[in-house]
Amino acid sequence: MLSKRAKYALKALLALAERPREEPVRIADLARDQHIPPKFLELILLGLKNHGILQSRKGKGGGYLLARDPADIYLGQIVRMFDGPLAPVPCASQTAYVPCADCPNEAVCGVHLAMKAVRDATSRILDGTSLADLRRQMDDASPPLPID
Amino acid sequence: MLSKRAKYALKALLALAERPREEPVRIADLARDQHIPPKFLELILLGLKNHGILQSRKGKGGGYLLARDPADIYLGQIVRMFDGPLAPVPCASQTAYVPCADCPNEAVCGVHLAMKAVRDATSRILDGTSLADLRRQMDDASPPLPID
DNA sequence: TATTTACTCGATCAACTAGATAGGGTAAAT
DNA sequence: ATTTACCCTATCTAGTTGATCGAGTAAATA
Repeated sequence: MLSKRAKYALKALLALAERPREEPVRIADLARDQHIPPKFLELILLGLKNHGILQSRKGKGGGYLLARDPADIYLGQIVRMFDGPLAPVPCASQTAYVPCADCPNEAVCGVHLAMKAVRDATSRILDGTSLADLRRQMDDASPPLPID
Repeated sequence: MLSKRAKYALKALLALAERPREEPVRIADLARDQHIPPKFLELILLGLKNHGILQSRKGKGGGYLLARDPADIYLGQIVRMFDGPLAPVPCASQTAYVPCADCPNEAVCGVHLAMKAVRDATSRILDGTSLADLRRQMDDASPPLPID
């Protein structure tokens, strides 16, 4: 299950990726446009900033802006930030591996085999898709009206 | 995250799939062999029975046994039984679709696009792998010692 | 039929987490 | 100087997960 936190983070980042890089966007505006509880979004954006995904400007005309090129921000990083490892079980995680206390032989464990496959497939998608990639997909899905 | 419930269920089913079909296995034995809290396993097996995956025999010599051929029991069904839909967000679920209240256009929603891809990949694995398939993988991973 | 065996089922519980809100503090523009 | 808007800590509640207890009931065997 994707947490609300991660979902809101992705929505906010995608909204930022759509606009010109240098214009800060206020929390309040982002919250209104994306239907996110403002105070909750505040927390989330702060987290993204502390992880180097966002920058912020204080005072009048301030707000948040992307710290990196959207093509260098991958969905996997965002999801992991808020929801932890992609793997359904710790023993199948690449980034946060923890063995099962009870499992005598991982290589022969059915749960491990199946969940490793799920993890790999998930990673292939989320670690292989950048904000820019996803924006492109979104734009392809709603092509601009032809000028006739 | 795979719940303990689902994990225990899979382990128990795989253990049952390894043995001859007609011999019931006692909860206590299954619990001991698979390192599962007995009373908790009780609950889980009962659930599997009520969903037609298992049969049970009462009294002496009783226990649980598979109600169907292991080749006809898919991991997806088990995981969904205990953990709900595979999709990370309800709007990306095939079996339990619920639209997002706030989302004006799903086709253009980045979160939807990405999570649908994750769901499809997960389903391809879990709905495409039966207990029998997985047992085969496990056996391949621990080949019997050569007879010299 | 008596008795043992082992499943059935309801109630309960502690621990944890997610989602969310409140309220004041602080940096930086104008 | 003052306004704007980010920064941070504390708090709350509602729900879920993992787990256990104990009594009840069906069925096989002696």
